[in-house]
Amino acid sequence: MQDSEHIIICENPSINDVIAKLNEAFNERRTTIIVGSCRVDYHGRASSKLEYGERIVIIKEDGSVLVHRSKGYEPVNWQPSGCVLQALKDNDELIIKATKRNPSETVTIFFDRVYLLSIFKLIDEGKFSLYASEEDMQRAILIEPTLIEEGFKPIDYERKVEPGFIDIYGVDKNGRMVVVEIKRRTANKEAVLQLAKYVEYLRKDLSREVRGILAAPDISREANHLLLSLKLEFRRVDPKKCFKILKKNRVRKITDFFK
Amino acid sequence: MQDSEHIIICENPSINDVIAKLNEAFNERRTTIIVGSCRVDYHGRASSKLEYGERIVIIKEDGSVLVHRSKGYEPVNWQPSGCVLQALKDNDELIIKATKRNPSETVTIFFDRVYLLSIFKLIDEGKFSLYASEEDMQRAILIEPTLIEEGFKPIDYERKVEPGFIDIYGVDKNGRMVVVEIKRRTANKEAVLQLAKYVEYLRKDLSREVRGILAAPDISREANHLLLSLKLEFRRVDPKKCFKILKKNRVRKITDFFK
DNA sequence: CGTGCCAGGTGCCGT
DNA sequence: ACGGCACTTGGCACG
Repeated sequence: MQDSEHIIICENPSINDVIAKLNEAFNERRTTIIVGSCRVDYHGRASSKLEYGERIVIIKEDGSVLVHRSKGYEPVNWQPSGCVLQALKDNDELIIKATKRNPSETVTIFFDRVYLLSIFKLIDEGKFSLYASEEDMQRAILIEPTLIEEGFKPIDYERKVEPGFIDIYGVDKNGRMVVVEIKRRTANKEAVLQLAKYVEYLRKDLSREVRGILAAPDISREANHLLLSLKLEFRRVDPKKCFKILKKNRVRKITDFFK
Repeated sequence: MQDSEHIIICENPSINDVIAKLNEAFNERRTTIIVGSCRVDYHGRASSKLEYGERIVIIKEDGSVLVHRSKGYEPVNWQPSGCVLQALKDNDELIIKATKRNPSETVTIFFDRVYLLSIFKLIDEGKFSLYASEEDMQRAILIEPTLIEEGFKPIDYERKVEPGFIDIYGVDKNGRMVVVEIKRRTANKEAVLQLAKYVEYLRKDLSREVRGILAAPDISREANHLLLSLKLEFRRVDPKKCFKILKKNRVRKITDFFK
């Protein structure tokens, strides 16, 4: 949206003007915001009727439609992505029809007044990540050690050794020592080196084979290269899954309490 | 919003300008739309991070906050109604903090660029009515019990028993107890188990035979299998048909009035 | 595709 | 506050 030509902002536009601009926006898959007085009909899985009032309507570039009132998290009416959009005029009203198949559903918005029309080409490549805290991930792995691998048995966590604290250590199904380093976000080289430090120390200290496993939602290319060269291992651990395990565990405890 | 003084629309406003106007809007409980480039942090039940990108932020008069990307029905980040809002400046960025207690949650939005700021006093008294909901189906069955079967006589609805609320219960033409569980869409296993729970409880409690009928537009194969094995019954009931019955009933009442 | 299951679910209504 | 439950639930993973 660097170019200002990609922004259209009209205060109190005429209905005809809105219709022309909307149809162009639908064609070019722009994101549109309309603020004005409208009523809304919905027919599909259910039916609904919303009387006139001042609302915010958002039409996104994937064809999703949201009608928001002045309160609350949820839209009062909506249409999921992938619907067919149409703007037309009838009785001096602006009518926006959003139609979808399977299930067949229609949302029709009747504007008798538009205060603001704005159309954008939103550029948004930003990555969204949902994660648990490192402690959450650690607890989840202790509850559900198969998150690391089949047969992994944790022995202790936050164990102090000379170079620092080991997140989790235990043994694998073959009785080999395993050190686990947890990162809640994409692991970088620093994380690999941290793991390497512990593994190195334990190998020397115990004079036995020690496996090092980096547990994180992802690992950077460079870090992975380093990891492989150091003969360490990576295990993808999904933070969302960790959440679920913790949550389930909480529930289980509560139900246990009521038994 | 008749008075145009209730509308503020600023294109490419300065950060200072936005902060001043936002804090006033928060005070006066206005509805605000901000379009610009931002990143978002969330901490609470989970945690999330959203990198920079162009988005639409809506802050409603009840304190709910929505961050919408250019695609999809759902906001990428949000805060439910009743949170504390704060707008401040840091490192030439606009920071909006939305904080809530119980559960303690924070959404922080960092804008490095604002394309549009608009503030409204939305007046919206319009009534919203939804038809063909589960409640409509329930009312329709109470008016027209043959929707379940010939000779069915409802006794009570939304009856609280130990495991929860029974949608409708009554007796069949042979005087046997009947429990009805209503679903407005294809019934799944959960619905069957819900019904089973009530039937089980009543059988024990009353020490008499109890029939369980699942009333829904459809039932999944697996759910049907479970239903049969539990010796429960399914009755196809169309939500739309229920709505028509209600409508007819309203009409009948009106015509009765004119007799 | 359907079907099941989860969600930072949300919202509503009850004790 | 907590519980039970519907929702145009939406979304995703999986058979």
